[in-house]
Amino acid sequence: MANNNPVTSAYGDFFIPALEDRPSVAVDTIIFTVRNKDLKVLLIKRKIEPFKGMWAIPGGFVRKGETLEEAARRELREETNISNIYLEQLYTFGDPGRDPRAWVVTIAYFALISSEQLEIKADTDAEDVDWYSMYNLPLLAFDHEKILKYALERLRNKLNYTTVGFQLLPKKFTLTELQKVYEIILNRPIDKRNFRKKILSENMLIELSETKMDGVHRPARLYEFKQP
Amino acid sequence: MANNNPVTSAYGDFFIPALEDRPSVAVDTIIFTVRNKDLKVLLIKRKIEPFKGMWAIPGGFVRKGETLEEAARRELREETNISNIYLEQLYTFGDPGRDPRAWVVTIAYFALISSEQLEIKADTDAEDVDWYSMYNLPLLAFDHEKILKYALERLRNKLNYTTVGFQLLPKKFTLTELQKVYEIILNRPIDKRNFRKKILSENMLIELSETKMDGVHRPARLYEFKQP
DNA sequence: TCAAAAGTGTTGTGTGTACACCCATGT
DNA sequence: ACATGGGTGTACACACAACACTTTTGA
Repeated sequence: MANNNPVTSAYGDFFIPALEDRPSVAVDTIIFTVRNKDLKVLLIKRKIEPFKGMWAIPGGFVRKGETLEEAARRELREETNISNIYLEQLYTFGDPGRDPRAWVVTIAYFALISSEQLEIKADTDAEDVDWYSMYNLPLLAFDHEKILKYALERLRNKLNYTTVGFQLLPKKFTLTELQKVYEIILNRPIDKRNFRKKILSENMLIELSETKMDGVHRPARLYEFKQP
Repeated sequence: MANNNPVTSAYGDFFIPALEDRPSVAVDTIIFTVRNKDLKVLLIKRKIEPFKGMWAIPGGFVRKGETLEEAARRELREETNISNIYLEQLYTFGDPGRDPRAWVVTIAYFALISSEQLEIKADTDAEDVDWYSMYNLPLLAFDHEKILKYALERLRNKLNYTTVGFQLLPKKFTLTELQKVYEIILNRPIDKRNFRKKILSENMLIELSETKMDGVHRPARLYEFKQP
C-alpha cells in the first residue's frame, strides 16, 4: 500500500488509513479498592525501559473481535481472579507523545472491587504487582499520574449521585463500614447521623436481621444493597 | 512481521500488535447549535454503501502526530468555518461490528456553536450537509443514533452544573434568549423568575448598559458572559 | 463500671418551585 | 389604549449541615 495514503472523512468518502498510519489501541484499567482504611489502586512495576522501575496502570492491547469493555474485562481476569465487577469507561488518552516507543491510543476504564473479591492472581509475580494508596503514589510511568487523578475525581463525583460506593463492600455490610468507604474516598469526615439519614432515605438498602460483632461494643446491624 | 503476533500487556512486556491487527482510529464530532427555537445537529448524507442515503455524524481518521482533540478541531474546521469553539470528549465507541467495512474505534466529541458562529463551509456540497432537529432525526448510519442520544444526555446534564449554555449564544444576549436555550435543550418550560434568580445568583454575567429591541414591546437588557 | 462503637432527632440555613402583576415600547 | 414580551418578590417544601446523648456489649 502506498505510503502517502489519503486520509479523509471516515464516513463520507472512505479512505481508511494505511496500516502503518494506524495507532495501536490499548485499554488501561484503574482498579480501586478500599482496604486498611485507605483507597488503594493496583499498579504494576515496569521491568523494561522506558520508565523502567516506575509503576504503571495495568493494561493491554485490544484484540480483533473484542469490544473495548471485553478487552478491559479480559485484562482484569488476567491481573486478578475476578470477573463480574463494576467497570466503567473513563476517558481516552491519545496524545502522540504519551508513549515514547509508539503511537498508542488508550481507552482508560476504572473498576471497583470489594475487599472480599480482592485477590491478585497467583501467577503474577508478587514483586511486580502491588496495591498503592491513592494518597501516597509512587513514581508513575507515562501519563499515568494524570489518568489516576482523573479517575479519582470521577469516582468522587459518582459517589454523590450514584450507588458506586456499594461496589467496594462485601454483600453484607454495616452502615459504619459504608460510611468509612465514603470518608476514605472523599478524604474528609462525614457526620454519622446525617450520613445514615441520607443513605436510608434513598431506599437502596435491605435491613437484615443479622448483626456483626467487631470488638467489645454494641453489635452493628448488617445491610444488603438492593440490586446485585 | 509474523501474522501470529503475541499481544500482551501494553506496559509490562511490550509486544505491540501487528500492523494488520490494529484498528483504525477516528474522531466523530457531534456539532450542536440552537436555531429557530430548535436544537440542531450537523449531519452528513452518505453517498456510498454501507448506509447509503442515511445520515452520519461528521468525522474522520486521526492522523499521525495529532492529539485526538486536534483531530476533532481539524475536522471541525473542514466542515465549518469556525475554530475556537467549545469541544469536549464524549465517549469512545469500539464495538467490532459497528462499521461493517473495517474495525474502526471512534472517539466521539461534542461541540457547541452559537448562532453567530453558524456558517457551514462553502466548499461542502449543500446537498450533503444539513442541520437536523434533535427531536426529529433522520435515519442514521452506523451506531450514530446511540451516539447522538448519549451526547444529548451529556449536554442536558452539563447544563445543570456548568456554564456550557453560554456557548450556544452570541457574545451579547438577553436573559430570555438564554432561557430559551435551556428550554430547548431540556425540552421543557422553565419559570422565568426562578431562572433569572438562579442565573444571576451565580455571578457569571456582566450586565451591560445596552438593550436590545426585538418587536413592539419593552427592550431587553443585554448581558455578557464573564470569561470568554 | 468502664471503654468503645452503635444508634438516634431537632434546628437553622440554603436551594428549588410555584405563582401574578406592572413596565416599556410602537402602532 | 392595546398588544407584546420584559422585568420583578414572596411563601412553601425539601435537602443539607451542625450538634450530644443513650445503648449494647465484653472484659
